[in-house]
Amino acid sequence: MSKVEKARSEATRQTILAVAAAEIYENGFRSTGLSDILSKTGLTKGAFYHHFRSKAELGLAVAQEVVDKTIRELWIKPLQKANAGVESLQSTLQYAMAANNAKAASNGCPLCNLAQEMANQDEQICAVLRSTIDDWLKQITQVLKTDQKNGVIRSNIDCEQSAYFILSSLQGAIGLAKPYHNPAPFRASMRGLIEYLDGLKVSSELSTA
Amino acid sequence: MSKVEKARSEATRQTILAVAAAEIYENGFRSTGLSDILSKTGLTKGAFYHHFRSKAELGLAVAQEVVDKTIRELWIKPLQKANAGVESLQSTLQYAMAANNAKAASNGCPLCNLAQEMANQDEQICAVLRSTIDDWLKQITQVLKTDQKNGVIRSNIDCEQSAYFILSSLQGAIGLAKPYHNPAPFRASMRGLIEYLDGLKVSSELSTA
DNA sequence: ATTACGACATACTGACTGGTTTGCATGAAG
DNA sequence: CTTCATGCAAACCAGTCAGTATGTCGTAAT
Repeated sequence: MSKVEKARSEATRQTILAVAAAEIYENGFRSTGLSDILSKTGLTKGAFYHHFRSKAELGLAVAQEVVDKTIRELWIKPLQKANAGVESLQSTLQYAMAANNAKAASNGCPLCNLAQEMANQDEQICAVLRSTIDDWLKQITQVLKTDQKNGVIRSNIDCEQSAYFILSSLQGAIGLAKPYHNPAPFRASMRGLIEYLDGLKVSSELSTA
Repeated sequence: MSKVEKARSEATRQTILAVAAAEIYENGFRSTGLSDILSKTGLTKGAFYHHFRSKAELGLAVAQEVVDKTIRELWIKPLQKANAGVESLQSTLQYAMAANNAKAASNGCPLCNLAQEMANQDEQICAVLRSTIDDWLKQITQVLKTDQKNGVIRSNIDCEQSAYFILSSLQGAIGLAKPYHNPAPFRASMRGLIEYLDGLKVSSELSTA
């Protein structure tokens, strides 16, 4: 197989993956038919089953090659800078809050969507999502601990527990807003989360009155 | 139609509703076939379509006659006592956290599940869920405001925003834990939430150091 | 006793699903 | 020039789905 062939083949695979991810993101895995994906790609069943052995395998591929990667790129990496602290976390949240993405308001978080739908249906996908979440949690914990060492946030904070709480709040903010089809509830929750992070800081002890 | 007949008829309707709600709770609306429901009830299609005009109508009925009612009974009503304050909220959360319901760990919150799955699929169900959430939010806001008037929580708290944040955190705690199939992550988040509520109190200003 | 209707059961249909099989074009290898 | 595998298309298949048409049985009113 020549390089050109390999590249073309991989390109169609990526096309399927991208379209599938988008469709699953909008309508869920179960509600997304192969026909939907194929008609949007202009490809056929033959192409699909050449690259994937089943629909389940497609779901797994979307989880690890799209969802996981996206989360790491957009949410985890920004926290991996050496000097990353609570401020970095807050600015990441601010950015997400400001991004007036009307679609995201109604579609929610790709990670949480998949987790929710597949929790009782596909253990492999669950495993992938768990590892994503675990790393996300670890990174948030790391960020908090760094700031704790630097005396930026209070010493009596349980960083790991806080990380769980922060991530839960973020996911909840997205999820709760879904049936509203608008970003207002999401933003209210996010403001609350950002203020919570302010409350972790040592400086907040002076200004809580 | 006699009273006895009416009661029997209503009973089968309730049977269908209950089984459907359980099945939907576990596997989602889309993944739940009528055949699943009917085989578990021992009824037939004839019975089903006598009581419901479509599967969509069943979903709506489950939303308003099971999910909505359950949430109000378990979560909103406990906050409607005259003297309900942050402490009531915390004890409700404590109770939910302590309830070692292994099923809930993997199945999540019925309200959030439906919201997530139907957000882009059924606007009527969304409307029902929105009203449930709205009332829930109002009640939490009310509780916070009461305590704020009584000087229990700090005066600079935006109660409505806090209510959004609290509910988001709760939903997120449940949702995030789903792929783990165990309640540990849920509990960590919940402890974080309860501590956040502690932080709203005036007394916390003295003990944050 | 007859009629009528409500509450289901049974059997069936058409659409759609994921999945398979086969065929065909293309480009690399010998 | 032939051979052969790869990348995909087209047609097909079996199963499942929501939904329907019709039949039946029991109760209740007349």
